[in-house]
Parts: sequence; C-alpha cells; structure tokens
Amino acid sequence: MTKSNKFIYPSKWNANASTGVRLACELRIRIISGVIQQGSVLSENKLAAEFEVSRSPIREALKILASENIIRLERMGAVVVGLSDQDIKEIYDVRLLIETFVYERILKIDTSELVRELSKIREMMEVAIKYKDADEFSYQDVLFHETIIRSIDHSYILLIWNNTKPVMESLILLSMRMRIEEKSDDFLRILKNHEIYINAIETKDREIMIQALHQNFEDVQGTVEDLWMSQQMLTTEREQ
Amino acid sequence: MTKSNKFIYPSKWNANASTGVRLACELRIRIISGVIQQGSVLSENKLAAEFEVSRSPIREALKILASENIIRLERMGAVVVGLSDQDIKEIYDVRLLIETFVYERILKIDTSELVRELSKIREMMEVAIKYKDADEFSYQDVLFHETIIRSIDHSYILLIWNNTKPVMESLILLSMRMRIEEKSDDFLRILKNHEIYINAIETKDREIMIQALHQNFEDVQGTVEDLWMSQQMLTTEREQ
DNA sequence: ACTATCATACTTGTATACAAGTATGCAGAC
DNA sequence: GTCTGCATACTTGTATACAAGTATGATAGT
Repeated sequence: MTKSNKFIYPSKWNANASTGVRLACELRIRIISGVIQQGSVLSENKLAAEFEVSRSPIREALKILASENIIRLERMGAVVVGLSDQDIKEIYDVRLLIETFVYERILKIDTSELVRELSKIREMMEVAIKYKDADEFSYQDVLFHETIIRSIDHSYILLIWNNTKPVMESLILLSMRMRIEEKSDDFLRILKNHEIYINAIETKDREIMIQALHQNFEDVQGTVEDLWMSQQMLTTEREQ
Repeated sequence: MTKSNKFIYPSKWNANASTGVRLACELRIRIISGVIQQGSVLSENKLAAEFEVSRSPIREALKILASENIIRLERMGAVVVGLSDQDIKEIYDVRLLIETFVYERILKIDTSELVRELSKIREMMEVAIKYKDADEFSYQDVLFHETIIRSIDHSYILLIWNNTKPVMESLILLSMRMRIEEKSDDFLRILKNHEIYINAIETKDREIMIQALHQNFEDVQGTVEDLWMSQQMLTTEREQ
C-alpha cells in the first residue's frame, strides 16, 4: 500500500482521460490480475492517499468498477469481487451473443470500407508481433472487434460492448503479456483467425463466419452450448 | 426552468437511493417523455440551481445518463440525445437477445420457486389494474421480467439488463400512464401474455415460450428478423 | 464594414470541508 | 465470563472552493 507502486495499465491508452477514468483502468487491471486480492475492502480515503489524489476521482473510479460488477459498493467500503472462471465464461457468452447478432447485420451492408479498416488493423497486429509488443497487439485486437461491432451502427449493441469491453481488454492484455515471450505460435494463430474474420466479412459467407467465431471461442467451447440450443429453439418456430 | 417544477418519476421507487441516482431517474424520464427537449444542452450549474442541490449529485446523475447514451458529455455542457424510434427498436433487439438466452437456461433449472414468484407478481399486476394504478402496474411488469432474468444467475446477462432497464422502465411507465384511463384492454392483454410466460416456464415448453416472446414483442416484429436469420445461421453449423 | 485581439464569464475537473450515519472496542454492570 | 452502553474513529454523501481551459462578445485597428 505504499504510494501506488508501479502502474500496470498502459498510460498511453488513457492519457487524455480524466483521473477518475485512469484510476478505474488501473484498479480494474490490478483486480483482474490479482494484485488487488478478491474479498479485500477498498476505502475511498485510503485509495485517495495511495494514489495521491482527492476522493472525487476515486469515487468516480469506484462507480465505474461497480457498474462492471468488479467491485460491490456497500455501506462501508467497496468489496472487491474480482472475476471467477464463471465470470469469464459469462463474458464470452455475451460476446458471442453480440457478435452473432452483428454478423447477421453485416450481411446486409456494404463492407468494403470495413474490410479495408480491418485489414489495416490486422497488419498492425503483425507489426506488433514482429516487435514483440504485447500491449500494442492487445490494443489492435480489441480495436479489431470493436470496429466490426461499430460498423452496424447499433447504439444499444455498442452500449453492451462498451460495458464489457474494459474487462475484455484487461483479460486480453494480461493474457498477451504472459504469452508474448514464449508462445509466439499463439499470436500467429490469433492472426490467422483474424484473417478468417476478414474473409468472412468480405465474402459474406456464413460458413466462414461460423468458422471464425468457433476458432475465436474454442477455449470456451463448453459454454456455447446454450446458444446452440437457443438458436434451435427459435429456428423451430421460424419453420412453422 | 423555474425551480424543478413537479417530479415525474415515482419518488417511492428510489426513495432510499442517493440524490444523484434520484436525479438521474428524474432527468431520464423527463428526457424520454420530451419534457426536456432533444438537442438542448444541460449545464451542471444550472441543473444544480434548478434542483437546489450541489454539483456533486448532478455530476453523478449526468455520468449515469451518459452511460445509457441518453445524453452525451462534451467539453462544454451535456447534450441531450434522447431516444429515437430507432433506439427503441434497438432496445427491444437487446431485450429479445437476452430473453432468448435466458429461457434456454431456464429449461435446465428447477423453476418451481420462480413460478411461485412470478404468479405473485402477476396477481399484483391484477390488483394494480383493478385500482387503475399505472405506476404500480409498470413496476410489477418490469419486476416480472427482471425476476426471470435473475433466476438463471448469470452476472453478465444481468449486467446488460441493468444497463437497459432504466430506459425500459421509463418507456413502460410513460406508456402505461398514457393508456391507463382509456385502453384497459391493453392491460388485460399484457396480463394474459404474462400468464403465457408463466405457463411456458412451468411446462418448460419451447413452443409456449416462443408464443410468449412473440406476443410480447409483436409491436416491434419487424426488427426481429435479424435474430431469426442469426439463429438459422448458427443452427446450420450445428447440424454439420 | 470587417478582422483581430483580449477581457470576461462561463465550463469542467479536482480538492477540500462538512454532516450524518455506522462499525469497533473499551468500560462497567451483572 | 458475558452483556450493555457509549465514546471514538472510521465510513459515505453532499456542499463548496479553487484551478485550468474555452466560448463569447466587445473593442480597437484598418
């Protein structure tokens, strides 16, 4: 607890944001990475002292984290909830739910500009790998998916994305940092998967889209079953 | 702009909440109902003066509304975005997305307690109709759907619900208040629909669930097509 | 008439102050 | 030993103060 130690979150990602938002990012990644332990209680005053700011931005940060279910604001103190394996599965449930919806909309719009943008981002990822820059790779990875989601211009789907993005971003960043040194195969595989995404969007071929989704979510395959079932359920109705 | 006029939002719904949250509720419903016009610019100072509170709770309220996309925080002033017809369609997209997911999970769990709770809420709605209490009816209606969503214990689906609930709540409340005097048939129809929901959960019969979903969303039927398509897409894969 | 410059009054973001309420722990009664 | 009551030190929520930045409008110069 001695004077904020070192910052984990890349400062360039939120340099222009307010102190409260920056603190939220830093606290979020510390909680998700386990630096701040689950179950511990955060006090506004102590945090303010530790980060050498006033309570105003601290309050803002805690509100943000509470809205993401990472902490729980109680009468006295903010209890750190953290992320369980269950939570991570659930986030992927939501992401799959969103992306499935988005892809269906994409089939109806002109995607040439989108494909160009995504290709650019994919090349950025390539460069990031070349220079072993896990942070930059993570940033572009998140940006890739956000670009796809934004393309359909659906403000409430985007709202959901905005609510889950911060946690996703932290998870990806931590994961990439862990793997950047040794597991370079992982990065090439991810890059390959993004090529499939682009290809699916370009050709508007559902089969390829499905392939991309599957490859992207292969780690959490088990939890996807509920979706298959629900798809079946509604399709059954449709055939009537 | 003369001293806060009269409050539209039912004060008993958020009596124990902080001033900031209460203000958010009030501002939200004023914006959605059109009392505060789209495109107008809200100033923290002016709002603070109007509601006779300090800027702290005002700031909290504006942050909440910004996270719901109802206003847009800019360098100078908060621009009122409001809700377009498109936005309302999009909210129902999200709600259908969520409820479809939830129902599939419900099939796997014991629902006896849930059915009891829902039956209670349905009877409450009946009483509300009897006494022409639009506010109470709206409250129970929202609670009904929230109870269903909570039953599957999925924190991120619940998070999405929490993000869309406030706007839904306002829409329902305003709609019910408009219709309570003349259109009593509407209320009976809604009540009937909730019976179908309960029945669908009790029997765990997909056909009935689909019926309930359809009846509930019949007003926005057009926008649901994307979902049908996306269901089909994933089901195709599943059959491979 | 038109443009540039600058004072002013507004804006937000942050720090600090104050009020009301709550957990904690100690002292004393039984 | 155990329970009750109370002082104290914490907590949050709100109000106010201050700093830095920005739009506005008036004024001076051409």
